[in-house]
Amino acid sequence: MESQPFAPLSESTYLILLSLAAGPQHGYAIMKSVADLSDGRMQLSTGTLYGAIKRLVNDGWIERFDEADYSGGRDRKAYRLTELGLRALNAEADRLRALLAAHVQVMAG
Amino acid sequence: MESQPFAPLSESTYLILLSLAAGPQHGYAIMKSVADLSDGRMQLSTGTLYGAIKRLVNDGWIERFDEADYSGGRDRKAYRLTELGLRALNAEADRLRALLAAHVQVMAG
DNA sequence: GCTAATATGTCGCCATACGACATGTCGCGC
DNA sequence: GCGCGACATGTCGTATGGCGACATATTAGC
Repeated sequence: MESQPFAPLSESTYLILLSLAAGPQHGYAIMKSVADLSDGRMQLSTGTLYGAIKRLVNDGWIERFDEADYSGGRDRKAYRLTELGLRALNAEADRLRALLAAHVQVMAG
Repeated sequence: MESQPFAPLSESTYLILLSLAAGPQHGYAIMKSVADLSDGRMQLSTGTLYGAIKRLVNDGWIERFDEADYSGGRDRKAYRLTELGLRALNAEADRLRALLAAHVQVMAG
């Protein structure tokens, strides 16, 4: 458990968390959402997706969230962002801003 | 243009390239420069640094650049950014901007 | 009935990050 | 002239993670 600052996130992890920040979703929906959020640049393979989900659940950044009003027979497992996951996501956005600021600074100087 | 010429860079790679964008430097100087650029958040280990340098030279993103006016007996190998490396760095900055824009968009909506 | 899209999951390969280790030089205080 | 910390470069083994390939099942539409 890192009470310390969050480690740099990979693009996949970042986009998955961002996806879920918009609301609970199940795996397949996350895949499409990530492609959408990245303008098609990032196409998650199922290996990456479900591997990441397992890891994120384990780290307590996301959690199972099965909607009460869902009664379809189709196999679907929804997930939502936890408080910890939201903090990680926002910390990551701050890190990206710092990285960009450094870029601007170097290019200007 | 190519759909995706440059893969997402790791923070280490990005900071090393950014370091060299400010001017040619040798390995040890890059280490300190990276720590400086990231406000001390990123402390490269030598394993990461020299592994990355080897890879980046191999990919043609950076190249050896030994200053003519350097005559010290101390072992120093300087590197500088190539055109390709500069393009990769700028592409990465654009990617970061897109990632941040997506964050703002999701958080606003 | 067939096919594509939906949906979840595993397996193995490979690239990368990184701590630990190895080696040597240079400047400075004592 | 000796020790020591900073300078400087490099290798090695391990762990993590991304990803293509494979496996399986359901549902919608033609």
